[in-house]
Amino acid sequence: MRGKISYQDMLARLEQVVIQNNLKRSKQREDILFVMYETHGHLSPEEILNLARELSPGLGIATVYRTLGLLEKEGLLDSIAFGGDGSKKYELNCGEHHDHLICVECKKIVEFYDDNIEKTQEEIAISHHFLLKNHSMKLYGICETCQK
Amino acid sequence: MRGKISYQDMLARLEQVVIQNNLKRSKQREDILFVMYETHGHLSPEEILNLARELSPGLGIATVYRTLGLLEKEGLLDSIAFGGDGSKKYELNCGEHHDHLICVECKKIVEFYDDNIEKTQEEIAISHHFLLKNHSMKLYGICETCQK
DNA sequence: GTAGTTGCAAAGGGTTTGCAGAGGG
DNA sequence: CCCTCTGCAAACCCTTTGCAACTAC
Repeated sequence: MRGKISYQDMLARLEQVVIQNNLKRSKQREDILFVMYETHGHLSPEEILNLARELSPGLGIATVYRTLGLLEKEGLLDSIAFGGDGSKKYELNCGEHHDHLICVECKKIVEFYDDNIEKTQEEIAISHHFLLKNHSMKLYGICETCQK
Repeated sequence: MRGKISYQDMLARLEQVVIQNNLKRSKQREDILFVMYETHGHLSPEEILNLARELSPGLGIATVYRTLGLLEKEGLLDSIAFGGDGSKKYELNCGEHHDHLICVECKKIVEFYDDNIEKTQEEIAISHHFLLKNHSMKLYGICETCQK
């Protein structure tokens, strides 16, 4: 989900990552980040490759995977694993947590946030003596359009 | 999770599947189901292979995948997909839904059920005009043992 | 210049499929 | 007997890795 954050802010976050890790700011990294910013997320590595190739012709899939791994580790992106096939999709992390509703017919993904669920999760973790790090919640169903 | 259901009941469900689909009741299928019943679930296909080979020496991994696919489709088993690697684990479906807490250190899986979360999920689906079919919720954290 | 970065191609891990022989009903 | 099931091996898909050329700084 792209929130209020601007592309300039995302570039600044990339700059931070680059500086803090002694990395370099390559066109490929910027272009992949741009694709993630421009589209409203939920893209597979291959979709990202195809979109980013419009900006960086000749871009390789290995670079996409390496960049997605870096940006996820550094918190600029989030990945969502899907049920069956084990493949992942990526979306921009703009600082606001949310969960996903997924249409099993058309594969559309809708984001939502629910305070009640967030609180309850924390309580469940505590009652099982777990130190909660992360969570993922996916609701699978049929969207309004596909019900017709 | 193995609930109140008996192995005899599971065998009867297998019998149903076999009859309704014009299949045959092989030793391999029974042995795989037995492994899923005996262990308290959350096994990878390879773990299932190793355990089932004690009963059916020479069992092949392809048969394990085929059987797991069949038993999941017919509702005797559930699969849980894990975050990163895209691999799946299987557990017995004894009719009671539950969600999972996963320790990111030792990979232990703890099951829980929360009525509040179940209800809230239904409300969220309705408010987005989704017809809810299924859901998956995973809480990742560090378990009591690994916190020490 | 000297790292870090890239694209390619090969390797990897998990899963699926084609096939000939074995085995239920 | 017929049709399904099995084990093997090859094929597959997605992802990762090794490497020489390349690029940012």
